[in-house]
Amino acid sequence: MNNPEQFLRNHVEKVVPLTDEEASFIVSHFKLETFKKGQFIIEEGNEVHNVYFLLAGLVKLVYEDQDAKKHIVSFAMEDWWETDFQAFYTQSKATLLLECIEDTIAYSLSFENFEKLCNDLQKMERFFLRKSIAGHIGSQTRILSFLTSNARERYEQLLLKNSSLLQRVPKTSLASYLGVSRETLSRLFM
Amino acid sequence: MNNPEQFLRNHVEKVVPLTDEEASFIVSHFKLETFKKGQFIIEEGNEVHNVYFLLAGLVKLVYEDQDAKKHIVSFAMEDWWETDFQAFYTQSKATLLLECIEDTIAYSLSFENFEKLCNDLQKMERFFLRKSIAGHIGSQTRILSFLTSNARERYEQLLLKNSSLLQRVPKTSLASYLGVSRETLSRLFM
DNA sequence: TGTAAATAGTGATATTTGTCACGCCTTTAA
DNA sequence: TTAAAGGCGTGACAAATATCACTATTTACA
Repeated sequence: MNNPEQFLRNHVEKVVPLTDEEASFIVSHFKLETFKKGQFIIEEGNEVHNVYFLLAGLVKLVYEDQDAKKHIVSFAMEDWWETDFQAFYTQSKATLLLECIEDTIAYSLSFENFEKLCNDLQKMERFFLRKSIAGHIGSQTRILSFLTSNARERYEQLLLKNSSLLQRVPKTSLASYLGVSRETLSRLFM
Repeated sequence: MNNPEQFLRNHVEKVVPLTDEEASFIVSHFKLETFKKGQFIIEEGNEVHNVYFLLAGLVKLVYEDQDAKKHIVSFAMEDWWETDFQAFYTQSKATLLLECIEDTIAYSLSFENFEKLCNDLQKMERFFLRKSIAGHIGSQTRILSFLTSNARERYEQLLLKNSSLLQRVPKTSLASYLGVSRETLSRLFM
């Protein structure tokens, strides 16, 4: 990712072809931001102004329950979109945390600019529709993994789907994503 | 639901306002269909041509695993959209079943007409984007219920969210949706 | 109307998973 | 460079949930 603008353009063009003018127009709505490992991009209770398109790095979307126990809703890395979508789309307070597992570079897109983009360029509305559908299908797959599989099987499926997570994420976090205690996960593969 | 066209129009207008012309234009892309209790709207291995907007009745979206065990991905009723989205959007073979729990009346929208609608009327692309986002958020909530809650809590959350299911759906199916055996569910509340 | 299928409850037991406690590394940061 | 925090494995035990077997009731429908 040595050229963020080109990277974003390529990403969008996997769904809809763009002219040079459209590509610049799109990029002009984004803002480049960098975050340190451990930094919170979104904090619970704050307004969620942006959705983030990750250029490099790795983040986790986390829900903290009443017992202060943390559960990982999803990981996101290069080429992915992430935010607290509930809070972003309804422009309300975050119920989730977005925390960097690695130093991260991202394009941020404000809600205002998101709406402008959709209004001014139907291609972008189409693009976001496709992305949203893909996200929905992905979530349904994850739900099915809870319905059909035990902890060990869910772990194996995760490895097949995204084996790089194993190297980049502590086991404790993988366990939290899989819905299993870190002790159980530890025992499953030793 | 004595007037399907009006019902659909009202549904769309919760997101985007429509002129009379637009409303008729939209309705002209749909086809009214009725299904009997027990009937399969989508069968595994078949092409998925349509997405369905339910006017009345109740259906379940089901995944059948290698052991022929059935898992309920979701229920859908009046005012909901349902299909095997993975198969529909990629125009490939169904991996899920869509089966009627009650006699059901639905508008079907073919993939071709879905694309036409999105192309010819940006409002509809916007409408589907909003629906898709809502679906994505809903799925994420369900994922969180698996991460944070045990069987009893998931059951209670389902009742809060959609208490009518308790009357309309056998406990066996509720168990299958919640990811718990029917025996365990039976014991949780007796 | 009568019969098969579906639905539902429950006892006994096995399996899976969670919790608590501890020790030992590795990484982080003052 | 040293203390603190984080990460990871593991033993002992507890809790949650699944499985199997059986029965009873209700529902569908030929």
